[in-house]
Amino acid sequence: MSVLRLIDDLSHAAPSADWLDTILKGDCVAALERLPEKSVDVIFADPPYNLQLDGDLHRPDQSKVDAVDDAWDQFESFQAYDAFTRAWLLAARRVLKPNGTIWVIGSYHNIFRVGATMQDLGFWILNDVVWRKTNPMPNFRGRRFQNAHETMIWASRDPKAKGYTFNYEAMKAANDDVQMRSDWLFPICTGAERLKDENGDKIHPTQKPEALLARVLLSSSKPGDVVLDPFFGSGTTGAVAKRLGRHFVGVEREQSYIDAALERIAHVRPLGEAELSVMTGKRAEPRVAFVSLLDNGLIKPGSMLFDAKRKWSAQVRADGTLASGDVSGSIHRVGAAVQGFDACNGWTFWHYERNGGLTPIDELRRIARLGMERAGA
Amino acid sequence: MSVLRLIDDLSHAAPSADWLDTILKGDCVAALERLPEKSVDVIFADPPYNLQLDGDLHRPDQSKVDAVDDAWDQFESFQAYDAFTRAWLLAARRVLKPNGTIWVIGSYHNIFRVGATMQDLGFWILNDVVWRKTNPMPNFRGRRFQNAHETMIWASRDPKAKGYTFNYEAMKAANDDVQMRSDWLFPICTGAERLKDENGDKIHPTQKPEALLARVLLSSSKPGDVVLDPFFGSGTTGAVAKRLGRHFVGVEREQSYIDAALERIAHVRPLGEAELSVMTGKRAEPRVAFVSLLDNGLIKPGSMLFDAKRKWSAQVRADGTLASGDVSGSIHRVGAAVQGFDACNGWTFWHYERNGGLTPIDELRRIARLGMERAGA
DNA sequence: GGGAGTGATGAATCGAGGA
DNA sequence: ATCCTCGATTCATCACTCC
Repeated sequence: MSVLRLIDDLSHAAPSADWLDTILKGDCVAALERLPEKSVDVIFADPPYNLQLDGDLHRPDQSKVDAVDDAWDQFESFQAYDAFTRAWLLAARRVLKPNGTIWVIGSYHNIFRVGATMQDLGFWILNDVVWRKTNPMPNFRGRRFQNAHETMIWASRDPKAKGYTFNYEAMKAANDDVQMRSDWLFPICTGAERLKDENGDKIHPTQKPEALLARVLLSSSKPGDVVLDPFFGSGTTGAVAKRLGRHFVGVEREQSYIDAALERIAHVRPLGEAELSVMTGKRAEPRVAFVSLLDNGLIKPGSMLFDAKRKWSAQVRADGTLASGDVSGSIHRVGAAVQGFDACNGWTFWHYERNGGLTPIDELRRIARLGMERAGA
Repeated sequence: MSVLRLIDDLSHAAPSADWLDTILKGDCVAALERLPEKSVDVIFADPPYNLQLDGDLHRPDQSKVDAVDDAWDQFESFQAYDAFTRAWLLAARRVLKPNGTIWVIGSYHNIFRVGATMQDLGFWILNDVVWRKTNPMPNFRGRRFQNAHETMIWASRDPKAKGYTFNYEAMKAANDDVQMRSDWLFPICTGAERLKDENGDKIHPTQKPEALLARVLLSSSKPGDVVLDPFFGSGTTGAVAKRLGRHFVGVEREQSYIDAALERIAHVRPLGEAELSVMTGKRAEPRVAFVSLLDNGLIKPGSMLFDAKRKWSAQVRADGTLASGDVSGSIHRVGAAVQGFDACNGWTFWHYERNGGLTPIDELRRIARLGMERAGA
């Protein structure tokens, strides 16, 4: 069974293209230009930040940059790094869907330049997320604080893009029912998870832990989404994407990394749908019009509604609107008006009398929804 | 007062100058140009963040969030902000001693631009330090992660400057004899520490906690050093510097902030040497998210949990939620739902199979917490 | 006086969908 | 694109009232 088939089964929209679930070999920018525009949902990028310029970096005119020694060369290298960053971010932005988001991870060596460039290119930062390492490398010389974290920038394609995926309820439920914060605690990648060659040497110098990628993808993508990693390396993004029922696309220059990643991903077993289903919360529930409660006989025209403390009341009219004093309109409008607010959730604000007590009309909505499900609506 | 005399005095103990322990009123750059060059040991800067807010934000209870909308935080564009940043950083660099260091604090709105500009101007980043807030403001609309930290950049004046102050042993001693990490945990400034006017309104919208400044100054300065804050605001830097036996210089434009800071600092009593040597910080009890057990490999997605009598069971999903029948959610919600209760402590209710018997998952939390404490959570 | 309960608030770049 | 309506959404801490 091919990886492609397998993941197609899990996907909702069932995208299909020959570049899905593959690794494109070559230069990052050139490879990205082979992909169709607006075709990926999430990008995770772990760009190189070696300012030692080991051949990764070129000036815009493609001339090579000399090694870093003095302040002038340092300045030169920043310029070269910025040009490199700008080029791959532009290429990545082209293939990102309008409601897609991008994650970029880095350390203090490069993340400030990357973040500024992202803002310059029009990305809209949603969060910076700190990966706190449980087991960071010590600072051996004792001249600085132990560098115990890395920084990820999470951004949407445009400032106005509001439709990006964020699985708020799932993150909250996974975090003991309080909002997931912007500081995450994970161990660095060691032990059996760390890819080694036959000599026991690590295959990739900066292999990221799968748990980190899992939270990234669980928070900001849906099953069946397409996840692009333009610096694929040892393929952590691909392995986690496959396990979580997402499609992946990788770009990588080094054949040795590609070989290791392909073998690694081939051994990944995707999780089943039961394990993958995510918490959705009220936002994903079908909408219920208040008037349908009257249609269903759950509430009668003319009956009175109250707020929880019986400070205000309103009468239900036959057309599904409320009237309170000289105010009338939807349950939300009237609820807002009597309190003097701009907005109000009428479903939770208004209550009806039952057994001498008050019950929120949201309870009636819940009953109506059960009826809708039974009817296969 | 000659510059020569001044630098002589400042180069070792007992500096004296009429601008020491004062606040210079006026524009940041113009005021800094009135100071002699190479005259301060440490700079702590809390520049405007350039928040780009659009419309009001309301809490779920419809109250309005008191946003930072002051004129001093408004900039026309990123370019304008960059020019502002470049100008004050250059002026600050001139007055910094060759072996001096600079701290700049910011959020994702501005810190990437600030960091890139610092590198462009020749500052050499030593660490980025994350201030993790114990009590950050929530994300009210549930559209992002809770923004729970701010970032500080700590940099030397030049790449080659090796003689900067870093009190490695003091930091290590204050951190249970392990190296101080780059992620620090402090509450935001509230309660009695927060400066209020006669109406009870906060005097400054972004007053920083003294504990944060104390760690900054204890780590990177010596008693008698000169600490410059070019955005003095409510004077936290000055208050902490005086308390810790350092000299301060502040620059501030707004007279109301200057008045409040002067009165505040006048009430500060400097600590004696004995007190200075025994200062340590306390930590909060770390919270463990259930999903972190999956992250740490303590429990696997798809595994089954049971109550103590095996009456109910639930399956662990990859996002850290449970599923039992048609119920899903956090360990607490599902525990409550299967029993028909409103609430349930999932940590003690759910058990996992080990050695043929059942063990509460609270045991796994205990193990995870050990790892977190080691990480300084 | 203490404990319970209520209310206020902090550097915020904080909708979605149909007509 | 624009307008309009629906209606979803908060954590830790501190101050204050009430009994």
